[in-house]
Amino acid sequence: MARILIVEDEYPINNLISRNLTLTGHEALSTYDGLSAIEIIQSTKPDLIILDVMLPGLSGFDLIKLIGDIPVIFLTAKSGLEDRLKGLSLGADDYIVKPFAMQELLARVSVVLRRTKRDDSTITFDGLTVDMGSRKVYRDGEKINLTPKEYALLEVLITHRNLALSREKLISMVWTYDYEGDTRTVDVHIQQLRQKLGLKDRIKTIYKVGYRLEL
Amino acid sequence: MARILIVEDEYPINNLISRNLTLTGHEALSTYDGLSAIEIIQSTKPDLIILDVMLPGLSGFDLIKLIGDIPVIFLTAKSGLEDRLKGLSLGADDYIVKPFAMQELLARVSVVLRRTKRDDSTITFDGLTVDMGSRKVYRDGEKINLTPKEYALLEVLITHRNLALSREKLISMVWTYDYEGDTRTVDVHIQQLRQKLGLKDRIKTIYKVGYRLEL
DNA sequence: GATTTTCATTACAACTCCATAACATTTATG
DNA sequence: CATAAATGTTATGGAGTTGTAATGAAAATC
Repeated sequence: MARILIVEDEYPINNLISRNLTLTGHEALSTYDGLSAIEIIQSTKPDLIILDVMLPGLSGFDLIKLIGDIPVIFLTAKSGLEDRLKGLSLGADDYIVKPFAMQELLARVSVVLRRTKRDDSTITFDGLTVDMGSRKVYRDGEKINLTPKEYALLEVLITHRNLALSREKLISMVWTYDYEGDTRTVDVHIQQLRQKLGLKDRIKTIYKVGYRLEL
Repeated sequence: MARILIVEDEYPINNLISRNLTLTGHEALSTYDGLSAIEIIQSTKPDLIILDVMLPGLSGFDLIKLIGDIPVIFLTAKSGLEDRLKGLSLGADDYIVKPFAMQELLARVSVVLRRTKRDDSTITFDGLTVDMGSRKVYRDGEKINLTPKEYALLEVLITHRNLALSREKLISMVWTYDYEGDTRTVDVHIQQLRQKLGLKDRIKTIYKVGYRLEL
């Protein structure tokens, strides 16, 4: 779908992002410092760059000045207004503060990419309609109220339909990446979705692994 | 709806305007200096040009003399009366001083476009009438006074009805682009609208996200 | 420059959510 | 078939989010 470069020196975060971008159909490239990023950008011409501000060697703020008109999403622990404004004034298309939910990052990636292509949608199956724009879910025309976690989980399941998703993977996509709770929490939310949406049969349990939405 | 060219050398502002014009259904073209603007104008014949005065190379004041009868909205940090008069005497249709609220720009764009086409509208629901042209709101024929922020927020909600809008998105569309305050401020204005307009049920709260006007 | 209006912020009340616990049921495997 | 492990299901208290009214500062208007 799109070639996306991740410039982030924390390996686990970089890998997590990479894996999720790949899962959503993108081509993910990873690098861990500013200098090597320049080479990769020139040789691969990515469609989008996800850029950490605090980097060894060359900072994200320095790096963005050297980039042409490739869209940039900043990623940083700095939530201060000055940094935010600086990032945006340097031409960033978006600015995400850590810790973030993977789902949010994916959504913002879609938003930025949609400026070039189109992406977003409404999906219907079994008389169930999920409208990603309004964040509304209907069953036979009747609105179903979902909590934020339930909705986010549903969106992930739909995006990765027919794929077996481990509890760990689901947590990494729906929860904030520093979530440290029990994986059993996923189970409870899955039950909630099955019950509220009547998806008892569509959401399969994969014993000792996780869940899969079958469409 | 209309093809609009933005000539503004500050990338974030250019992008912000472009994004908002696109969101309101227009086709936005961007360029960042006066010389390339000439080429684009000749090849694409835009319906409207949003033109920064302070540009590298060729100033906005110079550029407008070379444009045929395409409407122009000047955009500038110069708030002095002389500049204002100069811009308008050169044939500009409007003149906006930075920093401006995106909503104001969008409204002025609509006004200018209406001189050529018929564009924006009056909307009625629940006995409530919102006239985007005169920026007035009536309930059963009786005028309701809204403050500028309240009206701007209402217009954004109406323009993006049935869409989930995060507090951040609402701020970027209603407030001046350098707004630094709390997102909770949005909440207070939403309450104001719900109360003044009797929209308690129509403006839904989306927990942990923002609001949505349902029509 | 005085008065009115607007609006961001604060403080607290009301409400929502959800992680966890506890117990029930199902599944895998010897 | 017995047992242990995994998953289903329901209930709950506290953390976090939103509703609301009041306040004072800034801006607009006269």
